[in-house]
Amino acid sequence: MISVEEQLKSMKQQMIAKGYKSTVQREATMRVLLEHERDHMSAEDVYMRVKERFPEIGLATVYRTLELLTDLHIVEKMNFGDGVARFDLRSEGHMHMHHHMICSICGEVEEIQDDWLTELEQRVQREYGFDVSDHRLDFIGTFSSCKHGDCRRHCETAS
Amino acid sequence: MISVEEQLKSMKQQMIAKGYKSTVQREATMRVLLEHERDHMSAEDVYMRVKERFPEIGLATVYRTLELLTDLHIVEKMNFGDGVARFDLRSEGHMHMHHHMICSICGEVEEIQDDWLTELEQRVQREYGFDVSDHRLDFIGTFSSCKHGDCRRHCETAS
DNA sequence: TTCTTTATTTAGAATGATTATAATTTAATA
DNA sequence: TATTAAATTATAATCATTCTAAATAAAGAA
Ligand SMILES: [Zn+2]
Ligand SMILES: [Zn+2]
Ligand SMILES: [Zn+2]
Ligand SMILES: [Zn+2]
Repeated sequence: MISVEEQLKSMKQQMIAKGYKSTVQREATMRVLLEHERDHMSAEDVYMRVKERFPEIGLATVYRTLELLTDLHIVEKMNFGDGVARFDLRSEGHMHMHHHMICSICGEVEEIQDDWLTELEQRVQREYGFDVSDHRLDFIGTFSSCKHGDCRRHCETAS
Repeated sequence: MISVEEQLKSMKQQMIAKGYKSTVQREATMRVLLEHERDHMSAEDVYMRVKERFPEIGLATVYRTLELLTDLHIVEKMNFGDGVARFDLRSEGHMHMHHHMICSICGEVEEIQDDWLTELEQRVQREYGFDVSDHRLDFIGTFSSCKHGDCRRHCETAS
């Protein structure tokens, strides 16, 4: 596992390599993303977290930073159907996006970090002549813990 | 292949069975969906098509009808990342949602009607204790035809 | 059929997420 | 340090979607 500081450094390098500037606002935003790696935060969520440590930052800056990180393929802009975009860090060294399990009972989103689709991607290529560069796989259903009333949803990301 | 009229009848029955009323606006909307089964239309797209034949219909009614059909699991509300929800008919008799190939060059969305995920769903159950009721699988990439400048995107759904 | 009840539709206003604008500030480079 | 282009800020604007209140229409009863 690579440390937050190292990941931050790597992100900054990617930014600079593409001709973008490294600013304190961008660093603060990236730090929040790294420290809430599996939280699937909305732009507003990120904004509020960044604001705690950098109160003068504007919402538009957070939006612009998230867009930039999306362009750099550092984060993935996702939509789970609740009207807000959510931002998900792409793990370093992983070619493809991780998978999700979304609980119909509590709404919790949990990740599957393996890539289970290599074979299916070859099949898509063979049968449809479609070259896969990335994928999105979400499972909708219920965790057995949630069915027994023991929901795993945390308050922090609840609306 | 079941005819449009038969599908329409089945949809109306489902509606009435759940205590909703059958109205001309709803019928007109469903007819448009059936006649553009693979077009992944936005609410606005549907609205404009319905309006051609039923000019006095309101946008909010189309939104409400699409929401109702989503609740009835007749259509699926999807989001391909362009800021608008798109509505996709669920094929009758198919338990699970079909898969998509999304072209990075032209944006065209093509469907894979088979269900390739049965095994993976069992694996999710085994390894994570998560009962899958539905799934979403999108492949992002390029059609070989598009790479050779012969794009398959039609004008009708282009923005 | 006519009446009654209740859901639905309509048009327009309101909301909420996201993006654009213009003036000001800052980072990078010389 | 001075220059230049990019980034930030605060605010306004936009766009998709939802809400509201009055008018209308569907379903069932008489
Ligand atoms: Zn749950
Ligand atoms: Zn994730
Ligand atoms: Zn294409
Ligand atoms: Zn589809």
